[in-house]
Order: sequence, then structure tokens, then C-alpha cells
Amino acid sequence: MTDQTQTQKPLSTKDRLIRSSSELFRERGYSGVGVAEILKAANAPKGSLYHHFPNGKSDLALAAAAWASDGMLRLITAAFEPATSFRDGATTFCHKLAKLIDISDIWNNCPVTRTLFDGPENTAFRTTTEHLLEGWISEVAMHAERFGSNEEEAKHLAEHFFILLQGGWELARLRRSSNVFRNLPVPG
Amino acid sequence: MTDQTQTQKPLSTKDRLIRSSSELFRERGYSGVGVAEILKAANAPKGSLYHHFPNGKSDLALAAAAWASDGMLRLITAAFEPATSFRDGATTFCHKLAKLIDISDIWNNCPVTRTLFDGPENTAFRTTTEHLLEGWISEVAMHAERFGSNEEEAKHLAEHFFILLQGGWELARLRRSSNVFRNLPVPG
DNA sequence: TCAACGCTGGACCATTTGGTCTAGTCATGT
DNA sequence: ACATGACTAGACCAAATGGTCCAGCGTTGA
Repeated sequence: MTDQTQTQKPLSTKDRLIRSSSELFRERGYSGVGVAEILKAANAPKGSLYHHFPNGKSDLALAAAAWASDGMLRLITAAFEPATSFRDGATTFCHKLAKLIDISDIWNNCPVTRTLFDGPENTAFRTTTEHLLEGWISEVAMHAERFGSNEEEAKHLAEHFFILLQGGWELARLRRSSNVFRNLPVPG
Repeated sequence: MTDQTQTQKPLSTKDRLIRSSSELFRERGYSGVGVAEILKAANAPKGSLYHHFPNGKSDLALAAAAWASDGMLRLITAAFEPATSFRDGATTFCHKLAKLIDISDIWNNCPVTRTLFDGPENTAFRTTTEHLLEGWISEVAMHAERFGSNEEEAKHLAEHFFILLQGGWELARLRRSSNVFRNLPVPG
């Protein structure tokens, strides 16, 4: 995976492709975005896309979802790591997410489901979606255990939180308000 | 609105168009479905589509979402009407939905968000989405009030339930299991 | 009986779609 | 200096896209 912590301005064509497409995909879904549009946004020619991603659009979507999922994972860590309890971590997460949504609407979409649930129904898409989202859940469960839950409890807590997150995204989008996340009935 | 309670077999072309497209849209999203595919599924020629829906695909999506939303509304009523408490109604709803999902995967999608959030970002789509989904919420809130909640409480309860529903759909799809709804942490 | 109208059938169209292919550029190591 | 391989550039393509148009059909009311 590409190092995302770098602050250097000039991104490689491949990275520009991943980032731009990630934004577009989560805004409008896999089938809602055309290759031409991605290319324009990333300022890249067609040849580059098919060089870096031999299977074209679908490969790119897989990579874009994985990259964006990493961002969410880091957000989870940033919220739960320094927390004093599960509830505290969950609440912090929600407030951080709300702030991101205030900055840009693209955060008001699940980068993984928007990108991959909307895509072609093949094994690669299914397994990647599973891998990424179950990754979020087990990461949250890990923190729940850290705060004293047993494995069973932690799993439930994490799943519950996942449901609230996904549902929150829908309601926040409907209402056009990040406050949904600030008032989310977090478990714990 | 067309009478959906009729049991007569031969549906009008317009109704076939609405029903078929509704299924397709909620399975694969607005941009994931082509007009040709809808026409084939509804066994209708192109002329009919543009006769009944002058604005073509987008008009049809609006109608399809409204029709499917009505179905959800009836499910809500069927669950909450005879219930003994809000929690009872909510639980019944979840079990009914789970059963529908077992029958057909198409129920594991929000018919409104899948169809309209994925569509073109114009006023018609936005206001229709709002109208339909807020309709669900206020219907649930109405039942909450019926069971003794004050207006404020009822609103919160309904929103909370909406979030769980939407999030539940995502997790159920990820896990490919309707049991998510049977174990949903319903409020009340 | 006939006119009017609602609806159907499908030919046709411009545009956009995702994808291929190849000639070229550029940096690298030797 | 040169060969190598990674990468870029964009012309090109078949297929699919959403949409238009109109001739004809059948049912209705006068």
C-alpha cells in the first residue's frame, strides 16, 4: 500500500487516480462515475489508468475503496486509542466524523459501500467489501475488548456501532446535517 | 397513485414499468440499471415508457421509489398497528422484514435511497427522497406517540429506529444474513 | 360509423460508455 | 552512450446509453 502519511505535494499518477476516483465513487457510486470523468479529475491519460490498473475501472474502484477504508480505520484509531471508555471513544469518533462532514460532503458517505456495493457483482468486489468492512468492525471490537468487554460483548458492541454509523450516514445525508452524528445514540 | 391492493393478474404497462424498475433500481441503484433492461423486464416497448413518463428514466425512478416506499409504509403499519408497545411494534417490524429478505434479496435494500440517492442530483430527486423517507419517520413517530411518548421522545425514537433500519440493511447485506434484523437492538 | 385519443411498437439517433493499442517519452542502470 | 523497462499520451473502437419520433393500433364516445 502507498504511504499516505507523506505530505509531499506531487502525487504519482497512480495515487492521483486512486484519490480522485475515491472521491468520485463515494459521491456518486461506482456506476455513477465514468472513466473519462475520473481521468479528468486526476489529470491523467487513459494509458496510465490501464497501465496501473490492468482491469480498468473495477481494479481502480477496489484500490480506491481500500485507500478510503484506510482513512476510516485511522479515524477509528484516532478516536478510540486515547479514549477513557468505549462510549467515550465512540462519541469522539462521531464528533470527528461530523467535523469532517462539515468540511466536505464526501465524508457523508460510506466510501466502501458506495464504491463497491454499487459495482459489478463478482467475487473480487464481494470479498474486498467483506474484508474492508469486517476490518472496521474488528478494529472497533478490539477497542471494546481493551475497555473491558469480553469477546462476545465486544463483537455485539462493534456491530451495533457499525449499524449506527451506516444508518447515521443515510440520515445525515437525508437531513443534510452532520448533527445526526453529534446526537447518535452510541452504545457502551 | 395506482391502487396496489388489486389482485388482478394483468397489470397495466405503466404498473409493470413501475414494479419492474423498482426491483431493478433497488437491486443495483439508479445508474446501475439501463432503460433497455427495464423495458425487457417489464415487457414493454420504448414508446410506452416515454408516453407514461415523459422524462423517461428519471420520472420512472421517482414513481418506482414512491411505489416501493408505499410498500414499506404498509409494512410499518402492519407491524405497529396491532402492537402492544413501541418496542413490540419495532421488533415485529424487524421480524417481518427479515422474513421478506429470506424470500427475496431485493428487500435487503432501502428502495428509496438505492433508487434516488444514486440518481441525478436535482431538486425533484431531493424533495421526493425527503418526502418519502420523512414519511416513514413520521409514521413511526406517530405510533410512538400512540404508545405514550411525547412528541419530542417520539421523534427521537423514530429517528433512532430509522438509523437502525438503514444501518441494518447495510450489515445484513454485508453478512448476507437476515438475522441482523432479528437481533437488531431496537429502542423503546 | 367515424373521429379522437390513449397507447404501443420499434426504427433511428447522437452521445457516452469502458476498453484496446501503439507510438512515443523519460528515467534509470551499465 | 545506450539499452531497458516503466510510464504517458491519445487516437481509435464496438457496444451500450438515454432519448426522439412517428406510423399504426384499438377502444371509446358521439
